[in-house]
Amino acid sequence: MEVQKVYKCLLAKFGPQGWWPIFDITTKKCKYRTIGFPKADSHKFEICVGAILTQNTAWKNVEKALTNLCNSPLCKRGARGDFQGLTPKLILNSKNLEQLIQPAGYYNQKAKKLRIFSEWWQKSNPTKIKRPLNFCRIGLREELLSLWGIGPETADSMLLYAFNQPIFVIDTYTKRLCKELGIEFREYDEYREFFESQLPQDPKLFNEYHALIVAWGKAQSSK
DNA sequence: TACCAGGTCCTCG
DNA sequence: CGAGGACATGGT
Repeated sequence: MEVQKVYKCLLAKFGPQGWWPIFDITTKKCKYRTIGFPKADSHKFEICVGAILTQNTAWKNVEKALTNLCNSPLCKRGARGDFQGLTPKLILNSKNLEQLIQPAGYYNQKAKKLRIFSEWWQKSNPTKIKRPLNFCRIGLREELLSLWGIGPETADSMLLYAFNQPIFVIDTYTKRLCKELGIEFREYDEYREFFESQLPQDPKLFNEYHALIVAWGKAQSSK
């Protein structure tokens, strides 16, 4: 089946997914159906944190970790102690980071990954520094991949969901779906390039498509 | 009780 | 390179 047709089938079956889920301070929950590309820097950073926390981990557990982080006193600032969202500073200043993210599993490794990523964010200011137009696609990906703890799926999730780049994210569900369709490759990038070559280079489309594949994967595994 | 979850890194041959 | 293991919690 054509890649576009698969998308239409999934969309018809599961409906729009509205990724990436963002923590909402009023309900204290991670809410889906974010409208479009995230504008706030703290949302972009939070998406990246979530991408690291969800490595080989159910999103439900990641939500608990994010809730702990967002409810941390360090997340509040100003005279009224307003919620400011996640920042690299919060990660780097938390004395009990391991404890806060404990529900997401692998908490020692992930705390280290978050610290390294936060240091990088502070130093390179990915949301602020003006870069050549093409830099985001290629240079930023390479830069992310060079960080310890960030592999291809995590980097691509960040590029697509936080930085709005037309990069197709491949995960275990995607490979499983491909197998069902009789398509198999060796390398991660072969899967990615396969999808990217079959679709218009539209971040919104890639966003929904990957989210739909995850919806499909979850539905499969609960059968 | 086992197995899996929106992976990545390290080691060893 | 490429297979195999470590990392860790919570849900079914």
